[in-house]
Order: sequence, then structure tokens, then C-alpha cells
Amino acid sequence: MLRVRFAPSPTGYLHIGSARTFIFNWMYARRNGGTMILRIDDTDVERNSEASLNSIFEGLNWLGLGWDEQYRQSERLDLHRRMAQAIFEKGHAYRDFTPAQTGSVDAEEKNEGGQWVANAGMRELNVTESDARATAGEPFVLRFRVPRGEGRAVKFEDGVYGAQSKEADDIEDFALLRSNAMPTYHMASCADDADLKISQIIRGQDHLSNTFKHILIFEALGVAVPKFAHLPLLIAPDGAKLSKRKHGPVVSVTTYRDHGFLPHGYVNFLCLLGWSPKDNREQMSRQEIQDIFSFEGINRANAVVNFTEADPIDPKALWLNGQILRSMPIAELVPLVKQRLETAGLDFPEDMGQLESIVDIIRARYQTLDDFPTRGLPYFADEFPMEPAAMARLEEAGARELVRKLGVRLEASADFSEPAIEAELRKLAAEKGVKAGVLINGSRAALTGQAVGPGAFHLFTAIGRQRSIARLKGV
RNA sequence: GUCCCUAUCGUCCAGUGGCCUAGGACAUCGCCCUUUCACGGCGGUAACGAGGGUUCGACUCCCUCUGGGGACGCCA
Repeated sequence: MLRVRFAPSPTGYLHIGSARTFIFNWMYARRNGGTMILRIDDTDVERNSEASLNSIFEGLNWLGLGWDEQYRQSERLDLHRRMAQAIFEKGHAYRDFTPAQTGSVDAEEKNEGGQWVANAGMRELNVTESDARATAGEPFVLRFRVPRGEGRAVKFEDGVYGAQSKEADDIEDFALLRSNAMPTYHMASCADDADLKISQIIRGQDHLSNTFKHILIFEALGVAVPKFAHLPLLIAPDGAKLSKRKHGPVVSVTTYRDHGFLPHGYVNFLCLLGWSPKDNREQMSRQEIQDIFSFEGINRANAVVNFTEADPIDPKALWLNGQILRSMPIAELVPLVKQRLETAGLDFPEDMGQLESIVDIIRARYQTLDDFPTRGLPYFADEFPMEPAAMARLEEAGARELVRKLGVRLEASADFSEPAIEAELRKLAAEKGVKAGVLINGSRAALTGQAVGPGAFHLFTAIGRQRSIARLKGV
């Protein structure tokens, strides 16, 4: 039975890279009829926060993909400790009584003298002394006894990166339990992976070198070693790993949501970052992606998420979202737009058909949900700004006067259908000896305050009889 | 510093020794469509990091270098 997991730590909001890891896990599980597990890795009591836990769920729920089982590591500490104890009893771990380092070790200091593998003397401590000091209450950290000096290599086959190998001598004696008896990430993660029968671990490439340690743990535990697949990292335009401190809120999933992205627009975009269907397809439904998702399509090099300080959204993501926005069933789009309008405190037609036709007319030139309450303001409110370019349209060739006149005529006419309006407009233009364009552009300016937009005749019906006439006469 | 990963247009991908005069998409520039704009259509600019091999033939395979990323915590 195929089982995969996504294991975020609640130490910040849902990161764009984490979201992609979640999506790839999800696609892989769904593609292969497996089980998707959400596991909250909250063993770092110091850094965990309820707020970030909420924001992770918020982000995940917005993606709308869901999961099958859910766990919290903090509720499974006994299991972690039991497994650590088992490793210790088998002789694969030892107590290290070296006092914890105080303060944060800065990078330069840490790198002095090359790689650290173990604290002197502790690995060799005999059982009697170790037991005595532990019984006396001296604090210790439990470390894995990495097989050393045996010329042993740890190997595995990565689903994305292929054959991987590392000399055990190059792996340090990593910690399993802290001196406060809390499991470390390595211990908790492996214990849970074993207990939850995770069969395939899909995670970021930043864990590639941890994998050798994890294999050591699985082996010491005497359980089946899961398969691994590591994903290339998402990096910033400056080449650095995406971080909140350096790159700000762009790394958060909520940034895209708040900019009016469709959940699937975001999912689609993220899937294209580091994965390819190999046939040049870009816009794909969830089902399409799910049907062909495989590790073969995953690239090995890191991918840059394109953004600038001024514009936090990747242009390709924006384009993709626009494509989806204008091609999705209108009935699915309207509720999302409605919600957006409500949030903005705007009015919209009660009549579903009317609302649908407005949305359908304007969505061709919009890219996000956010465009409806902003650029689409004139369609949902009577107060809207008159853009300078629109104003210019009204100033030329007596347009303003003609537009008013058109308003009067339309008011007098019972027929407010598009053909009738067009006929009326052209007739008026002919009478006054001006080009129809003057009236068409003038009307658009009067109706929306914008110099650009949908075809003018669609506009009248979208805005509605009452409003249109009032706006024409009021210029 | 040690170890691991990686390298095609500005960006995201395609390319698994001859189909490559290197393809698609975004962005960008131009034209068409549109009495506006967007959508759409057509076209342009734009890349195999460097040096060695292997081979009849390298973007593709090997080595070195260089660049980029990651790991090296009682963080995850």
C-alpha cells in the first residue's frame, strides 16, 4: 500500500516551497491510489506557534486538495522515545554528557577545523560509567553511533536524483534525544515514518544529505526503509534560498491567495516549477496533472520563482491564472467573484444571469479575482474614478454633448437591446456628422470612466438600463 | 573547510549521440485583429558556463575547472 506524507513544522506560515512539496506528494498519492498523510512536525517547542499552525491549515485548505489522515508529532512522543530507547539498547546509540553549547554558534566558528563528527570521549564511554552518570541525574543527549572506520557506505536510489551514496565516515554522530528528553527531528520523523508505514518520502532536496542519517535510523530500528524522492528547491531571483527574512511575504502561499489567485491557478503554476509533462502543455486541469504525474518529469536543478520587490507575483503565474480565469466554467467562477465583491463591500445584481453576463464580458481581460472589485469597479458601483484617458475621450469633437444626447434618446426608447442601442447610436452619429467611434469611445468613457474595456454595446446591457442612462446624461 | 546535489534563452521547461540551423511557454519588441483595450493570430530578439577527452559525429557520455544550491545544531 502506497503511503506518502507531508510534514510541515508550525514555525512560520506555509512556504511556497512547502506548498509545492505538498502538491507533489498529493499528485503522486492520487496518481498511484495511495494515501496522503498530513503530519505536523511540532517537536521544536521553542519555535512552534499556534498562529503558524493556523496559517498552515489556512494555506492548505485554500489549495483545496485535502488529505486522508492527520497526525501531530507532539502527541506521539512516547513512540519516539520508545524507538530511541530501542536503538540505544541495541548499541546503535550512546549517551553524550557534553554540556549543550550556549548561544547560537556562528557559521565561521562552526566551520573552523573542518567537519565535526562526534564529541571527544563520549562515544567510547563504557556502559558502567555511562549508566552511573545517567542514574546520578547528569543530563545527556542520546547520539546515534554511526558505523565508523569500517569503510561502510550508505546507499539508496533516489526517485529523482538516482543512485546516491555517502561514506559513513562522513556522517556525524547526530542526536536522537535532547537532554530534555525531547526527540530531535531525525528521531521523531523516522519513528513516525516507520510507525505510519510511510512507503515513499517526497521532500525538498535540502533533506538529501539527511537521508543517509535516516536510513541509518531505519536500519537500526530494523524496519523497512522507505523509498525516497527529493525535489529541487525553489529559489529567489538572487539565487538564494527563499526566506521570509530576506525576501518578505512573497514566500507565503497567502500572498498569492490575497492577490486574487484561483487555487488551481497556483497549483498549476507550482507544478510547472521543477516538473514537466514533457509535451509542452502548460495549462492543465488537476485531473490531467494527476493522471500523468511521475518522478521522471521532475527536473534536478533548482527553479527560480520570479518576483521583484515591486511585484511579488511571478508573471507566468499571473498569465496562467488569467488563462484559467477565462476558460473555467462561468458558474464556477461567479461564486468566487461574488465573495470577492462582498469582501470589498460592493453591490452586485441579485439576478444570477445578469451577474454571469457581466463577469463573462469582463473576465477576458482580467487575470486575478482581485481585478473584479478594482478594475471592474464601474460594473458594481456608481462611484468610480474618471481616468484621464477617458476624460480626454469626452473632450474631443463635442463627444460630451453627444453622449448626453444619446442618453436622452435611449431613455425615450423602450428597446434596450444591444442591436437597438447600436442603431440608435449610429443614427445619432450620422445625424450630427461625426464618426460612430466618437460616440462609442465617449460612451465607454461615460459608462465606466475608463478609456479601454469591453465592446461598447455589451457595456450598455452589462451596466443596465437605469445606470447607463444616468451615466450618459450625467457626463 | 568537509560532504552531497546541480549547470540549455532574462525566467520556467523540452532535448537521453546524428532528427538541433536547439523546440515550447512567460516576459520583451513589431505587425494583424479590435473605431478602445484585452483575448487571439503572425513574426523578431534571446541560451547549450569554460577547458580537456571518448566518438565518424557531442547540448547529450567521461574528467577537470568555474558558477549556483544544500547539509554539516540538544532547528526542522
